[in-house]
Amino acid sequence: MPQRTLKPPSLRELSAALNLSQSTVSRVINGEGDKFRIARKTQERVLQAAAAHGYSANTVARSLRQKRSYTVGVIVPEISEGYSTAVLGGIEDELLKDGFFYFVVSHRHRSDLLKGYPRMMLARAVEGIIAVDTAMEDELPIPIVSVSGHQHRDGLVNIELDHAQAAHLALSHLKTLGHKRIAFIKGQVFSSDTNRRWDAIGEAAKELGIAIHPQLVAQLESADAGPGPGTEVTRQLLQSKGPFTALFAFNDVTAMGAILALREAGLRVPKDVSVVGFDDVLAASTYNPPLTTVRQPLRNMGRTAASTLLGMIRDGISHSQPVTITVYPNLVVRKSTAPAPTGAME
Amino acid sequence: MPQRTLKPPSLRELSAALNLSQSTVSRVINGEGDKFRIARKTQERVLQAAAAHGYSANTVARSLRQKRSYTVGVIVPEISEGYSTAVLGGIEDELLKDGFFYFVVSHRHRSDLLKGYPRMMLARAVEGIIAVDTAMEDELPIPIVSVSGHQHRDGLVNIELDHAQAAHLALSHLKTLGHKRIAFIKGQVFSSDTNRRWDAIGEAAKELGIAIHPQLVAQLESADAGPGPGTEVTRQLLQSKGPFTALFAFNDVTAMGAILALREAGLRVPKDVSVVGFDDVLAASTYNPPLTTVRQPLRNMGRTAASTLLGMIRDGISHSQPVTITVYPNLVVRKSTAPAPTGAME
DNA sequence: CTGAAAGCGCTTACAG
DNA sequence: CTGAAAGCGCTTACAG
Repeated sequence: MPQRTLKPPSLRELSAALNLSQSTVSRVINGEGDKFRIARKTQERVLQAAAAHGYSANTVARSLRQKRSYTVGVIVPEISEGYSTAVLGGIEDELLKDGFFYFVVSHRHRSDLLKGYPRMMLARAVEGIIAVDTAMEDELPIPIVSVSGHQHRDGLVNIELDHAQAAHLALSHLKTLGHKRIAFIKGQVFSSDTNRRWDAIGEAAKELGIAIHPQLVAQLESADAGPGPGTEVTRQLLQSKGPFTALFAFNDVTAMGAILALREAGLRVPKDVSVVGFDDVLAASTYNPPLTTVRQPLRNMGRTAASTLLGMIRDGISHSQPVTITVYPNLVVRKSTAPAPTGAME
Repeated sequence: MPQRTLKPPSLRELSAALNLSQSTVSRVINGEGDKFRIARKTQERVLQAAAAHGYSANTVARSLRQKRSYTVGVIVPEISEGYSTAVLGGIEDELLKDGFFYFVVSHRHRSDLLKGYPRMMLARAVEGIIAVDTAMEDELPIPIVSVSGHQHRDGLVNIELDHAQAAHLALSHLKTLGHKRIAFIKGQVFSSDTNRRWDAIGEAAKELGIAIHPQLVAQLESADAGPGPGTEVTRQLLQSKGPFTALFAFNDVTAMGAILALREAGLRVPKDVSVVGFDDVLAASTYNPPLTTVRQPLRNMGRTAASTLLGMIRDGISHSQPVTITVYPNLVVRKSTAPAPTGAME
C-alpha cells in the first residue's frame, strides 16, 4: 500500500532495523559500498530497506558534517522579468543535474539588499554565488560568477557578451538600410551593461563611419521594469531633439516602449522609423511588429555560469586572475527595421 | 580597515574571545538577552564583538538543532515564463521579510521531476511548499499551498481565481460588443486551470445566453511555452471550422499567437475579429494591439500563498479540511476587442 | 543571571 | 569487510 508519508526514518533507525552500523549503511547509501568492500548481499539489503522505508539522508546534517551545502545563491535585479528568468532557466538546467539547489533573491537595486543578501546567503552556507546583471560590492570567501556584471576583480569570473560584435551587428544592419540619423537609448546608470554597451556602440559607429549626434542620445532613468521608461524617453527624444530614422534601444522592453511613443507621434515602424532592440526576450518575436534585435544567448549564459561555478566549487579553484568568458550575439532581423525613408530628413 | 572576508568565526570562538559561555552569547545574539536577564553591559559587549568579528550563526547547525530550515520550496512548470515569475515576485516579497529563503524548481511537465522534486526538497528540509499551476501527486508531511492547482484534498490550501467571475467578465464584454460567434481556445490538458476555466465559461455562456459552437472550440496541445501553439490551433480553427467574430484565448501568450494566425489569414484585430486574453502578463499591455484581457492578480496571489504558508508553518496548522482562498479578476479592456462587424457572418 | 552538557543526524578518520 | 566514536556548530533543557 502507498504508505502514508510520515516522517522519514533516520540513519540510526534504519541501521537498527537492519542490524548494521550507521557507518555501513551510510557508505552503501552513498554509493561507497564497493569502495569499502561491503558484501554485495549486505548492500542489497541496505538499498532495499532504504527504498522500503523511504529513507533519504537528512541533508542538513550532512551539510553540517561535510561543511558543504550543495546550494548556490543567485542574485538578480528582479525576478519578475524576462532577462533574469531566461538566465535562471539555464542555471537550473546545469545545477539540478549535479544535485545542487539554488536560492534566488532580487535586490531591486536597493542598496541595503544588494549588501545584505550576499551575507545572508553566506550565512546559509551557499557554496557559490551567481550574480546576474548585478555588481557585487563586497569580496566574499566563496566563488562568484557574474553574468553581465562587468567587474574585473581578482577571483571573479565574468560571463560577458561580445559587445563590440553586438554593436557592430546592429549598426551595420542600420547602415546597410541607409540610416544616417540614428537615435540611441542608453541603459540606466545602475545597469551593469550600460557603459560597456555604449562604449562598444561608439567604437562600432566610428568604424562604420556613422555619426552619433549627441542630441539623439537619451538615457533611461526610471527604474521601472516595464516599457514605461522607454516610452517616456522616446517622447522626449521626439519633442526636443532633431529628426531620426532609426532608433537603437538598450533592450527589447525599451524598444517596445519606444515604439509606443513613436506611434503616438504618428510615426510608423518600420516605415518611418526603424527600431532595433537588444536581448531577444520571448516577447520580442510576438511583438507587433516583431522586433529586430541583437540576441543574447541568455539561457546559455546561465548554463555557462552554473557549470563554471560548479567547476570552481569542485576544484576549489579561486582564480587569482579575473577571467572572462565571452559569448556571442546574433542579429535577429524581423520586422521593426526597414530601409530609411528616401529623401528623408537628413 | 575593511577586513578581508575570511571565514567567519564560530560561536565557540566568539565566546572564547569574550570569556563567556556559548549559551550566553547565543542568547544575546538571538535577542533573548532580556528574557534571560543577561546584564545589559554583557549584552552590549556581545553585540559589539559579534559585529566586529562579522559573526552570524551558521544556519545549517541551527537548522539541525532546531529542526527548522527557514526555507520553503517553490515548484513551477517553467521558470523562464511570465506567469510563474509574476507569482514568484509576490512570494519573494513575503518570504524574505520573515527571514525565509526559497528554492525554486521547474518540473516542465516531466513526470519524473514532478514526482522527484518534492522529495528532494523534503530531503532538504523545506518547511513548506508552494506549488504554482502544478498538481501535487503525493501527500507530504509539510504544509502545501497551491496557486491555481485545483486539487481539493485534505491539508491542501488553494489560492484560486474566481473563474466564474472571470468568464462572466470576458463573455459579457464580448456580448455587449455584439459578438455571437465566439471561438474558444482551451488550455492544455496538463494545465491545472484548464477544466475549471472551461466549466466556468460554459456556465457564464448559458447565463448570458451565448451559444458555444462545438466547432469553434479548440484546445492547445503542444507543451511549448511561447505563442506557437496558439498560432497553430488558430490556423486550424480558421481552416476547418465555421466563421467567428471573436476569440477567447486560454491566456495572453496564446492570444498573441492567435493574433498572428488571424493576421496571416488577412483578418484585422479587432476590426474583423476581437481577441480576449487571460492573465495580463507584462507583455499584454505592450502588445500591438494592446490586449484586452482578464487580469489575474498574480503577484498578489504569490504574496497570499507565501503569507498563508508562513502562517501554517508558524502555527503548525495542518488544515484537515481543504481550504480555498479566492482572488478576483479584473477585465482590462484595451485595443484587441471592438464591436462585432455589422452584417457579419452570423 | 550564567554555564556545562546533551544532542540534532549525519560522515569519516581510526581501529581491528 | 565492519563498527565504535568523534565531531560539524549550534540551541536549549537542566542546574545552580
